[in-house]
Amino acid sequence: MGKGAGEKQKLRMTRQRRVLLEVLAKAGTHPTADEIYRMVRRRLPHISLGTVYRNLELLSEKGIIGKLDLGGTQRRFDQERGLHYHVRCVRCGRVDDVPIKPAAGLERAARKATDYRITGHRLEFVGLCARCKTDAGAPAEGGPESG
Amino acid sequence: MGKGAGEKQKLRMTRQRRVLLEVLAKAGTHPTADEIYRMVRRRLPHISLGTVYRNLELLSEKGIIGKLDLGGTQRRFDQERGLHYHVRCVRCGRVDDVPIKPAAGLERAARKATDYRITGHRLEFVGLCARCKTDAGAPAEGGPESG
DNA sequence: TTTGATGCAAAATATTTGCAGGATA
DNA sequence: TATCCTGCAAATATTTTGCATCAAA
Repeated sequence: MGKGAGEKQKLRMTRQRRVLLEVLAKAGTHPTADEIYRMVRRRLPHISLGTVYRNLELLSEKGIIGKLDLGGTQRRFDQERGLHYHVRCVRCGRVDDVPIKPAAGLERAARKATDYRITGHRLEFVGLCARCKTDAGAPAEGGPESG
Repeated sequence: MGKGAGEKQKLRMTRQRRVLLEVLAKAGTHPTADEIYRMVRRRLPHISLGTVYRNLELLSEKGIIGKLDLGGTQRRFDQERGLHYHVRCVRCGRVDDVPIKPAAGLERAARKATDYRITGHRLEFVGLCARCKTDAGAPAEGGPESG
């Protein structure tokens, strides 16, 4: 365990890593590790969940992909596109981007209000997605990824 | 399972529920379910983790306590005090409040930018806490709760 | 070759649940 | 007394790891 971050280590572009990145790029969404595993497996039937987790973690540490630690029980990942905000449907769990520009003033305000050395922030909106706000009342079953 | 939120159900003020609320109020922090379990157990040695989880979930659904789904693997809880922001130390996992006033404009902007029916938002700052920004370089072991 | 990466399966974490007995209103 | 709750333990859900083998550079 342990070890500080920022270790000097070479990354090899293995087949599983390449496919994982392609899948994430093509998805354009914010899939969970398990969803990514299933998508990658269509092309690499023998890849293991462990490999997916290992790569997701490693690639996000390197800043090559983004990791979302938002509400919900599972971690989600996306292509790295710099700071941007998300919105999560409280009913079906779906997560989308919110195309508004990051508010720089927030961090400035937070710096004055705490003893922390603020290095960033993450903002998540919650609400009902287009489909759920219409369906409201129906079952709700089914996950955020339908296809 | 299932069922929509807002069920009609009476809550009884059991001893474990009372102690749990007192502990959370006195803590003044944002403990994880396990930390709460250990604190409550000092007064109710026989309480079970299951009961703690059940109550934490139930009380947060009722809006009596707040649930934080921020970065990290564990859920955290706090006394309900309305919308407020948090900051999390990336090094030790500690979580504190950020006393700045909520930005109403954020939700307004998000509404225009998505199809969602926005109902709220949560903002988390990340950085190094007072202790860690000084220690930077040392081990880092140990959890956010050292008491 | 060298050394990081993978597959597999077991382990570790975190959270949820079924049930029979217990406590609150 | 009528229900809601609780403790316990087994079940789930997620994520992490040890290791022998494989493959990128």
